Amino acid sequence: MEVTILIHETKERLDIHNSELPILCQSCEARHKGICGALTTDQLVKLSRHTTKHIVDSEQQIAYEGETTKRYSNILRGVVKLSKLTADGRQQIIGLQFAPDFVGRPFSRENDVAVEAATEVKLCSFPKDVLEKLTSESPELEHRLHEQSLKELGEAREWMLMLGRKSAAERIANFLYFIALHIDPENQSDKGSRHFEIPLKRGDIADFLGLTIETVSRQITKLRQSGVIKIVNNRMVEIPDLERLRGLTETNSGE
Amino acid sequence: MEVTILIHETKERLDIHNSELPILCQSCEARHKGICGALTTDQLVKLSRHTTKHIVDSEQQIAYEGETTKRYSNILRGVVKLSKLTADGRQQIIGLQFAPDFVGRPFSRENDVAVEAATEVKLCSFPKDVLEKLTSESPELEHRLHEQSLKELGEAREWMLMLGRKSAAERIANFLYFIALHIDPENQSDKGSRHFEIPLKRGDIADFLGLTIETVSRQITKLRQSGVIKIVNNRMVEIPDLERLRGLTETNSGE
DNA sequence: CGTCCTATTGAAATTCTTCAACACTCGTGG
DNA sequence: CCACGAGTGTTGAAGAATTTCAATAGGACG
Repeated sequence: MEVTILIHETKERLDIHNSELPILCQSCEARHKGICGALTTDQLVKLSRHTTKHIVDSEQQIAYEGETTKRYSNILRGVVKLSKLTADGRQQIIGLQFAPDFVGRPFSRENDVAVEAATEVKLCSFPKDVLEKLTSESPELEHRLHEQSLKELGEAREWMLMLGRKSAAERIANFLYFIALHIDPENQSDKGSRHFEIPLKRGDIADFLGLTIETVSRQITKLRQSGVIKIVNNRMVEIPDLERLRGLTETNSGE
Repeated sequence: MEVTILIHETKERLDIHNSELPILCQSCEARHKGICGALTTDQLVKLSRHTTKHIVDSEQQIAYEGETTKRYSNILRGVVKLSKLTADGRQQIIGLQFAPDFVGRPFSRENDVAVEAATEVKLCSFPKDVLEKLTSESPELEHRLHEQSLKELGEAREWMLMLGRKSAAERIANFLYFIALHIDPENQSDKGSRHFEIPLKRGDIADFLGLTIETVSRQITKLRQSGVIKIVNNRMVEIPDLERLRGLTETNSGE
């Protein structure tokens, strides 16, 4: 099975005057909240020499499970899904990542998960050995990577609780609540109402929640009918009362 | 709900001659395979001043979810289970740890999971701030902690695949296979046959696999009837053919 | 011997999946 | 402009897997 990866390389490589902040980093979110914030200007200059920015179309595979790790990336825009497969092809999405997350397993010889663009994604990527060299020079960089790993670990465990112990209805509420918190935090009105585009299609939601497409669809319909969410056009959702949604995330003892 | 923690403190604190390897570290597995291997003798001496060894009885709680983090530990012996709860009391075990694993989430203000002894456990524990001070001095220590976090992340994701996409039968096979690999690696005969004690009771297995006690029991019975495992006394299991068990871990396309 | 705890087994109930049909949207081409 | 088809999502009914409820069994211990 051959898959062609379409990468639109944007030619943003530039002449860099040493000891000045690289232009391509100046307005970058990863420079502040991402791992690049751990780097000095000099280190950033060094890194940016090996950096390329890509735009990856939605649904394009970025890395394969089991493949030798060659590059790491920062997400500049869009949503990335991480997934694993069973031998007979069942899929489980085991994580979602948003800007300015770091993508990849540091120090790992091969990818333990598949990486795919859930939406159109803009990446800033660099070779494995460049990152590892920088890491060995900068404890602060390793610390940031470690914090990112710990964040992913915390989320993975949250989802284990969801997958192991929550009903289909709770999972859907949990998922929508999670997305609401991670996407477009600017799109919120005062009272906690939010509207946003779900970055996954129904099949992906199913693969994330350990359900089938049909169950996902039915549960979303129920949420719509009960007024917890409003559906604009399959992807676009409005959540009038985020707290109400959160309440459906798990059945409280008194309900 | 008050829970009394019974800790048998073994009085192994000792006079330490500076710059010699602390006696209590000399035969310690964590010194080699665990995080302490990252430390110099001097650092080890410093750490061991704040170190206490405990023996924790099976089923005793070691830390609570949401509690302020005060101490970290290395496991010297036994099996520890990590778990999370929903608001209405459903439990999910989200990880198992074995000697010489490090227990706790570094840099975290409060515990994101509950920690409980699955078997009788021997711990070597030390205050949070001591570890963090050492970490800031030793990039190699942070690296080891990072590797431990990455290992846990990899396992968590493996289990997400299991919880989200595998049948009850596959989960049980998966669980037994996992335990077989992690417990008593010396108890194996030549051809891959192993026997060992399952460190969890049926209820814990259920909470780990996202099933009920009854389903766990039924699936174990099926494995026994089909000759994949032999049950000695509920806890004690023999696996004549480990590869056969692994084959049941997921249904291959051609079965 | 009785009690507590854990595990097993059976039968009914429930949740979710599977299979199947249909609906909606969007682009292409007649 | 409309028909067609592909891709995506919804809905219904039947089926399967797992849970729930209930009863029983076995072992450890006083």
